[in-house]
Amino acid sequence: MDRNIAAKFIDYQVSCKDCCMANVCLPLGLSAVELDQLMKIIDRQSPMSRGEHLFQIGEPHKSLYAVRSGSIKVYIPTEGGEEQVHRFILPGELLGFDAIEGGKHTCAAVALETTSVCAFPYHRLEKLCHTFQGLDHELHRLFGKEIANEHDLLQLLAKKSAEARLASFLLDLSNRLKKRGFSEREFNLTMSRHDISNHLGLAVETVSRLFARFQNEGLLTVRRRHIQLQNMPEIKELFVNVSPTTSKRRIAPANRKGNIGGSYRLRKVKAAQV
Amino acid sequence: MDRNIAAKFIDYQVSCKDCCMANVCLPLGLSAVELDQLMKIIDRQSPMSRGEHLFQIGEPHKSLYAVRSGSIKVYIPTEGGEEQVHRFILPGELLGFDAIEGGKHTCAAVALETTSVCAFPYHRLEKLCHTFQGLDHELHRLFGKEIANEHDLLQLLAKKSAEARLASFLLDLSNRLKKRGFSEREFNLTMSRHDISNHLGLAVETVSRLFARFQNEGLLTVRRRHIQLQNMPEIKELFVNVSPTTSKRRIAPANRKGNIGGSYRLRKVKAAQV
DNA sequence: CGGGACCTTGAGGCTCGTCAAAGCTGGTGG
DNA sequence: CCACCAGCTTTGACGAGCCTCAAGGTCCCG
Repeated sequence: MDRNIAAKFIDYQVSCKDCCMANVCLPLGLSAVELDQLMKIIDRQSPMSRGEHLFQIGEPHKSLYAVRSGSIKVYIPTEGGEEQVHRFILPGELLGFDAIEGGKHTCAAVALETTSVCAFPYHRLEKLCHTFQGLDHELHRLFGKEIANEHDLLQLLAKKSAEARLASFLLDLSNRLKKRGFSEREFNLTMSRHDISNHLGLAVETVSRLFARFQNEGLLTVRRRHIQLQNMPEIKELFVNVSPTTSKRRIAPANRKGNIGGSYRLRKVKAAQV
Repeated sequence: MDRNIAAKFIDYQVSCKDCCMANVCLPLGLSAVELDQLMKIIDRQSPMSRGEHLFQIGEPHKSLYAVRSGSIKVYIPTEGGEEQVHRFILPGELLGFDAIEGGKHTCAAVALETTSVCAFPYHRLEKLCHTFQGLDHELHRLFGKEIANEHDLLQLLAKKSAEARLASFLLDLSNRLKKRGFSEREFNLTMSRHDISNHLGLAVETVSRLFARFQNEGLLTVRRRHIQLQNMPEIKELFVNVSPTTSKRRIAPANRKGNIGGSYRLRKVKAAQV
């Protein structure tokens, strides 16, 4: 696997066109000429190892980054040495938007495993924007997506039960991996339970127990960090149905089809409510 | 009061300089000339009445808005007809940043009371930015503040107990009102308990109970929507100390001074934990 | 093989949401 | 002016959901 990454890395030195992420990383609808230009400003950095920081909070903002391989945790350190895990960045995704406006990073980013990124120096990107309308527009679109992301997380934390949070987390990962050409049903988590629980505003133990429960219910198989989603429709229902606060209307009665494995304490109670 | 607002409104037709919010609304450090230019592009809209929308989600983005008087609720409607209350805008504050990137509003904004706003048509603002470097910079700063705001809210929802959330909410309001020249200790809430609880990710009843408890403890006086903060240092401690998830370290033992009114169930338990 | 980081599991109980009912307040109409 | 109603707010009882504490597994690495 490591060797594989190394091999790819050499490719990237040559051209974005050969990058397996090319079609998802910056799906700009740019012309060949424009892509060439963009390629030229890219600063390919040497791979980071686990625990290494891409940037720290407060650092001046120099680049947007695209993850080629590996994964990154974006978080905000808080007063007491704690942290708030903000999001996880997968291959083919971008980060660094957090500082565009203020000129300084408002988050920190750390590699969760051996990770390589492309850097787009921001001042050069800006110049390119003046030349290519398309690029400008695309960046704005991406920025908007960042904000939408934050809003979803807010929604999740304000309104959703623990099980809905975890379900949502898994589905989101699955979706994003699928878009990048990985399997949507089977993947490895690169982040610890601690990171997950922090991200979702839960206790580690709760996350652990939920994984166990989901597995008992036949929704997925989990062994340490290896996940296989077995019943995605059912997982989706978990996400949609449950909103403890602002309850009221709990979606139509609609017979939950299948309810495999069933017969788990909390689950039974919940079924009764529907 | 209404008459008062009407009187002010006429003033605004004339000049920003006479606006009591002038020094807080856009503290740009602009020259007199620049301010004049800015003034010229302002579109003063007729006052909105309670429940009227400034913009709806999905609408094209036309302006940034500054609230002159009254207050506004910014929220995101969700599938089931629910909503997620995002923030409240007070006099002298701006809104409309949510759509700059995407061109469409990602939130809705509704007046909580009779409210008047100034609109800065965005296309004209952009032109001005090209002329005045300062304005450009200032907008970026404001944008950065918006994001920081979101992050704080995330932190609050992910990590803080109900009492810390309400304390934080009140302190934040108090701070902002102070900046705008209002009393920091005594004010009226223009939003319903429902809005507050939604914003904080709590049940209405919990908010109600917390108000009652805070009052019993001598932290504040509350009667319907009228608030007087009596013991701000103590309220600040509530905000800082308590973080249920990711608990650990619960700040030093330090004898909580005074604990007026004391002897309330939850409070006693908490004291025992310290 | 020992130590440490990470993960799981169990027991117990606090917080906060849910449900139900009653109190207030402002508006409307008689 | 009062009666009445609708919407907001408060209060109480109850227990579900999740956190805390504690201990034991599992994996990795030197």
